[in-house]
Amino acid sequence: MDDKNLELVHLLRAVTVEFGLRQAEFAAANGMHTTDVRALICLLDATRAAEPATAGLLGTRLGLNSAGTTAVIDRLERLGHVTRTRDPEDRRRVLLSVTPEAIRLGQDFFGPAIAELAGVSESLTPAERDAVRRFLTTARAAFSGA
Amino acid sequence: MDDKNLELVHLLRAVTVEFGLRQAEFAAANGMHTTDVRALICLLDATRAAEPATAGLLGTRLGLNSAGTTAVIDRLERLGHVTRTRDPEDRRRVLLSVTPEAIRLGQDFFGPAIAELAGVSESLTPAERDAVRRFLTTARAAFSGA
DNA sequence: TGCATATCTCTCGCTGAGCGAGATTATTGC
DNA sequence: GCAATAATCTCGCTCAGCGAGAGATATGCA
Repeated sequence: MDDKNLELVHLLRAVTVEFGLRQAEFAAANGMHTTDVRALICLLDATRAAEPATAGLLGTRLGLNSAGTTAVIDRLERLGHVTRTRDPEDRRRVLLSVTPEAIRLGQDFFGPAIAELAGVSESLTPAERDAVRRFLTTARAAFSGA
Repeated sequence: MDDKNLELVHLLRAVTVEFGLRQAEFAAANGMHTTDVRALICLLDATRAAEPATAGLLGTRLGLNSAGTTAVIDRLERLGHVTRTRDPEDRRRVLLSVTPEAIRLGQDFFGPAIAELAGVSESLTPAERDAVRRFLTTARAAFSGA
């Protein structure tokens, strides 16, 4: 094997690099830091997965300690991108939600790229789509946890 | 379309998130910062592409200004992960090269994940592999430049 | 019930990554 | 040669994120 099979690996890594740069660009364009953008993505993911979007979860996902987590949330709240609510079920916890404005901001910026990708996805046969899914799922697993 | 075609997009984003975390983990495990790891990756990419790995190029790729770039290189040099050489062709420039030790470090850490991915790649039919390539190439293009 | 312990978030002070400005050294064109 | 340009480095500063620990709520056990 080797170069033949490493091609896709390198391609994937190139994608992550580009995506990271674009994320940084989006951050800068909106007076944020990359961590803040990653935080918003995290919160949206949690919401989509119907997980409670708490401060603690956010910190864990971002690899920040509690002080840093508080700072991120402070910044996002100050910019009006998230709101804090005390969890009525467990009043130690703080629930976070992304504001509609922040969501629109993200859509405006990443919308075109996402549409393009959705387009390619649509053009794939079910078998091809499954191959992509297999590749990406393996990648996610290979890079997660241990 | 929608959810059907956004599935792969979300999956791709999840991969980039995991990869980012893993990168941070690698960095922490070796007394580095994520920027330093990104710098090493950049330098290896440049070498593979037979581009001159100069300090300036590195800074541009990482989105750092000259001061920050110097700092990154200082850190990496102090750790013995890169070496500086004055370009004999243009003595204003500094050529950077990643040391074998740093390369081994990376292989030890990312090798298993890469092997796993190469394995999936190998298991794909040429048509499937082409589909993955198409998807990733589009992604890279969609997230690059403007 | 009432106290000890665990859990979640926040505050404070500090370190250091990355920025802006400008100095330094090397190259190139006139 | 001498100005203009290019590549890198130095200095001082700001602020993201860390460690330590405080405050508030929840839970287990006597």
